[in-house]
Amino acid sequence: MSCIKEEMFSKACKYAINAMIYVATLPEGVQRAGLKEIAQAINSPEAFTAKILQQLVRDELLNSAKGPHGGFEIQGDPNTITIAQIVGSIDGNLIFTGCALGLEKCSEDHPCPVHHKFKAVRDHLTGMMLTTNLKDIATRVNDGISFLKY
Amino acid sequence: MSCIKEEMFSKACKYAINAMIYVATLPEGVQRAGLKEIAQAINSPEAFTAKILQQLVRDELLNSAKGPHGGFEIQGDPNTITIAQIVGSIDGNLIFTGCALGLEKCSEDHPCPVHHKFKAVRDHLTGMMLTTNLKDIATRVNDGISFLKY
DNA sequence: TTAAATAAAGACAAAAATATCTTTAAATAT
DNA sequence: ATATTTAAAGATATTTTTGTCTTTATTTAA
Ligand code: FES
Ligand code: FES
Repeated sequence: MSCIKEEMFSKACKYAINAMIYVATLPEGVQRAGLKEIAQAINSPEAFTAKILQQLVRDELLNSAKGPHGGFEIQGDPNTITIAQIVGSIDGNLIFTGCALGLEKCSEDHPCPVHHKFKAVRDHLTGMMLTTNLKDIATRVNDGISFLKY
Repeated sequence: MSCIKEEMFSKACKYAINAMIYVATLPEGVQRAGLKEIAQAINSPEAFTAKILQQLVRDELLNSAKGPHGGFEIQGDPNTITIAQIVGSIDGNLIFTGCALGLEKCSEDHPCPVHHKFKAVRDHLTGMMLTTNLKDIATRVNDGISFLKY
């Protein structure tokens, strides 16, 4: 094929996760992060990132404020926000529930040929996303043991 | 967003896996499966499926023959062909090695914020694909315990 | 040797994802 | 009040993926 792709998550979703992490790394309550600052920090296209942030605001994962000193901040407790919520907001929930081979519905009753093998992997992924909270990974970034770009 | 997607594999890849499985379900040596027959069996668009089959032929996972009674057959031993090979042929190997959050390179030295959690899942997926062979899953279809469509 | 059947190849089209640009609305500070 | 700063919204553009159509090449069979 012409394609050299397939990367588990969409770009939009990756930008969303990275953006959320970046905002979560900022000291709480101090000030908001602006679009420009966020896009810079995660190395993403600014205007596209704006669309993604809007979606995260709509889904109440972020708060936003306009005007001088406006920008974005995490809505709620970073300890209780999971990667799963962010992925769900941007890419939807098919990755958690969809059939690997494209059957209309993944089920035990009418399983696709790889269902019995795939389900465990998908559940592993889902579990990982549900149990990974924003606070923990932001801390890792702040501690310099993981990185948002390059 | 406008998108309701994200499904682990591309459509092309799903068609490829399903097509390979279907061809593998046919009694060996008897006769080849034609494009029409394959697309019918896996419920995929014919012309697009043709492109995908061509790629699988190029990558020596299938043999093809033109003319009357032509068509496609598995090249080599279905016991030794893995899902990983099929996915690699169509979607490339980024799903096995790429960074979840889009860093240029996944590495322990410069890990992204979810590397430590994601790597295990990715390795689980990779291991599953490497150890799942075509023969086994085709047998399940032949035994009526799994399904190629709907 | 011709006709029919089939895949291969290439051009084209449509849809979706990604990305940008422009205008509008809201908040702040002067 | 006005100007400035910022996000929101909407229009548009580009790229990639998915899908189709037409032509060509090859094989078989009559
Ligand atoms: S039916 Fe395909 S993964 Fe469950
Ligand atoms: S660096 Fe991101 S998954 Fe390894």
